[in-house]
Amino acid sequence: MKIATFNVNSLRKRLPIVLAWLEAHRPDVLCLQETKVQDSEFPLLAFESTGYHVTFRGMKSYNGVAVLSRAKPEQVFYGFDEGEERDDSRLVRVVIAGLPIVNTYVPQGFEIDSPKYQYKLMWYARLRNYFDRHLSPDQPAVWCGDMNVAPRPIDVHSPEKHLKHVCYHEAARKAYEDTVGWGFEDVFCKLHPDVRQYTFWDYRAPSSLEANKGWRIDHILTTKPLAERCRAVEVDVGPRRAKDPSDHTFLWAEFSI
Amino acid sequence: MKIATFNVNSLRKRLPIVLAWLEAHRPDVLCLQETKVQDSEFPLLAFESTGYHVTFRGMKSYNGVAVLSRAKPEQVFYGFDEGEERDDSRLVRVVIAGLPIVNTYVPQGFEIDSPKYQYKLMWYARLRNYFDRHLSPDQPAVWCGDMNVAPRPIDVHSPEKHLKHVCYHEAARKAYEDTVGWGFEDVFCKLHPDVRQYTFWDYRAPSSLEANKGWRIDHILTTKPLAERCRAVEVDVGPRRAKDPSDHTFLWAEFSI
DNA sequence: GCTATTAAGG
DNA sequence: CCTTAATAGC
Repeated sequence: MKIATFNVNSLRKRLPIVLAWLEAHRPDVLCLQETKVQDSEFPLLAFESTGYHVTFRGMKSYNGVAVLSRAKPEQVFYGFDEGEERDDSRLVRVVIAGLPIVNTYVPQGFEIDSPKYQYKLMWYARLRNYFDRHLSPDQPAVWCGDMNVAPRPIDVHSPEKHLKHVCYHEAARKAYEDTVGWGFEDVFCKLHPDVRQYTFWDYRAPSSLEANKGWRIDHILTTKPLAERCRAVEVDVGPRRAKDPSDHTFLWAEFSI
Repeated sequence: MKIATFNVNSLRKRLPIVLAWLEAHRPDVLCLQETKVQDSEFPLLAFESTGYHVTFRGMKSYNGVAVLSRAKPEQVFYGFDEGEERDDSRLVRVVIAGLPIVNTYVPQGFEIDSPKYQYKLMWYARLRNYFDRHLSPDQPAVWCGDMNVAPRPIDVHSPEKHLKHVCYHEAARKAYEDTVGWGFEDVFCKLHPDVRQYTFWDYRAPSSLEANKGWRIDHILTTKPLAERCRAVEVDVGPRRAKDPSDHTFLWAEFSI
């Protein structure tokens, strides 16, 4: 079973890249973030001939998540099921062939002294609680998406320069690790503990890609019983070098189930 | 001698089309309108390898004229030389090999009951006065550009529908003809008196091009001594059918001088 | 429709 | 740098 994640930074703009990757890799599940399209304008027809089922929830301009799957999800849940802001265009949980898959676009946080950063930290706490109520660490489960956190120094270029960056700041890493600690394992770290491999290169830094000044902020995590069955995890940098790329690229993992 | 005119509707967006046309046709002079680029951002380097001299005056967002010429202009004058609004991004006069060439982007006029329409009518009156002071009907001279006037019924699809359109309204045609009457002759009309051939097809009408619902509003005119030497005038529709086209296309005229 | 601009988000 | 949206001009 092959599961992939990709922050598209506008699905409509990235359709050619997504469709090509889907055909070339035929993952069982592809989780997308930042689709930036409201449901009424979701490009459903584009996926008709692919044979993939499409699960999506978006809003105008920002956020938006989608799950493409070869099998039809048995269950679909959008957003948190408690609290004020349900953020259903940042969180979707599907159950496919009995396997729960949570796809998240975690708030970026803007700046560490902003309310948005507090919201991000709280978001991780809510997510741990959400896992608690809907998943079990003893049962196979997947959590993937754009986490907006580079967990280790090796996961960001010049970590010492980014100590106050919302994606590397101590509190963000702690919030992330605390949610991971509920019972998830990062399968990239498991298979490539010492590899420096980014999934995101900022558009703004002119030569961020050429100089490989990136971040590993997109992750695939699973509960232990599934992590044991992980056979491969790779980042495909190709789509980041394509014409009209997203600022992120694809991460995928293969499991023997 | 070959002279051409083209409303580019953003020179930066139309660079590939302009460069390809320039290489394919090698006109002595190409007049451009609606460059929509301020001088500080004019894409000078793009023309470096073409061997053409570039004369330009623009502003942010709107208007803008340019003249590409194989020979260096001996003289260059921007805008009217009198009045409040000099409109130097709508009018440029160059003298090339002794031949005066006036390139105009005449105000479109918005609606016939708007002040902009009055401005357009006045603009034609000012232009006749400008010709009076700078040119002679007895001497070779060229006036070309986007005139925003379809002079005859044959120059617009369904003329009866456009009697109140600012580009066909009686007063606009009269203002245009009065300025032409100073001493210019439309060389397209001279060589193809009965030919229906448009130079502009609106982006908005979905099938304006396929259904040939266009306007002949781009013109090349000369004084009599030069009109007698006109050997060919053609509209090149190709660039209107190209990828990412302007809503106008190229008009060119060849003279035996 | 297709330009362009501004402003916001990342 | 690249996306979105809104607005204006033609």
